[in-house]
Amino acid sequence: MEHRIEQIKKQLHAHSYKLTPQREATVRVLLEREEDHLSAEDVYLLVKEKSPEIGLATVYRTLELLSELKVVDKINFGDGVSRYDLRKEGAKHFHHHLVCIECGSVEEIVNDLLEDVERIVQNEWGFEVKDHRLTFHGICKQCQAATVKAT
Amino acid sequence: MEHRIEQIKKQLHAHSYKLTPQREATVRVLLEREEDHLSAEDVYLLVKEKSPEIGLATVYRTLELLSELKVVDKINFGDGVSRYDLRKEGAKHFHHHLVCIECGSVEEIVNDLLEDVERIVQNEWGFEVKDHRLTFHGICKQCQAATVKAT
DNA sequence: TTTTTAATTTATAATTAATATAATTAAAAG
DNA sequence: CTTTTAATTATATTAATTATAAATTAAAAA
Ligand SMILES: [Zn+2]
Ligand SMILES: [Zn+2]
Ligand SMILES: [Zn+2]
Ligand SMILES: [Zn+2]
Repeated sequence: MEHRIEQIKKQLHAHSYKLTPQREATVRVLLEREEDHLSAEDVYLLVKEKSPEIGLATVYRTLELLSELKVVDKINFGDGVSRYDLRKEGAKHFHHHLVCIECGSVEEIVNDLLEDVERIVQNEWGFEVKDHRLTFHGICKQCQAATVKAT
Repeated sequence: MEHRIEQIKKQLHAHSYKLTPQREATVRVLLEREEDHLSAEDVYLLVKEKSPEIGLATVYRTLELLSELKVVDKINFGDGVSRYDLRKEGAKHFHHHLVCIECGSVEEIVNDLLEDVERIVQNEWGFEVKDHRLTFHGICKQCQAATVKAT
């Protein structure tokens, strides 16, 4: 935890941004809830618990800043809100997601499954891939089991 | 064109929805601009040219309905708006996108490049894939050429 | 064809997410 | 310590989307 904060602090400084207490509080929330996919509002409410004086606009600006630094990735699962997802330590690419259309759960796939596909896109379409977004929509394990039981 | 409208009419009736003139006008715009990625507002303005009496809310509702019927796919490229993309005739899955981070262009890949990946997701994660969203972010051919020339 | 009915549209109003503004505060530099 | 710059707050505003209620209409039934 402290180690990653230190690391993010360095990244901020490298771009001559400061690690203010508000920014640190925001990063801590993201680290604590690494598995989740929080909206700006969600983050705001969680940060407020520990730093009640923070403003919503600051959280928005901080998340925007962290996106710019590739510390978080901004993603949209089709409900109206943007969600902010901490990039896994050292990952070059954004991880993938499995969204269940029954229960709404979101599972993560950390393995990069797109290396072959990216090679094809590069070679056959001449497109230089820098990053990707891959989300599967379907039925999660739990909901599959529930369906079988119900029949 | 007429053929696809007829087809969509049948799909609507199958769910006991009507094909109103407003809906037909909306579908025609989507068919005419099949390659584009229009926002609801974009669609509204284009429909208005031919049917000036239509309301924005109707366009929103129609697009929502067409999404539900899988005639269009709703997608978000990270700017604040949802875009509506006509599904290719007969396609089981949503096609892929190449978004250029330099010029903002959006190219389409109609081939399904994810069959192997979906097999892996199914077998190793036990997730039953129904659909997917795949977008690559990178540098398009034109911008690559421009960069080389500039150096 | 006329009637009937449920679906749909219109013309608002209301929500909600996100961004902009200006005054204030905190931090860094000299 | 004083000056300068960056960041935050509190508020207002914008922009996308959704909700509401009254009026209209497509399509099924008579
Ligand atoms: Zn994630
Ligand atoms: Zn599920
Ligand atoms: Zn380009
Ligand atoms: Zn497309």
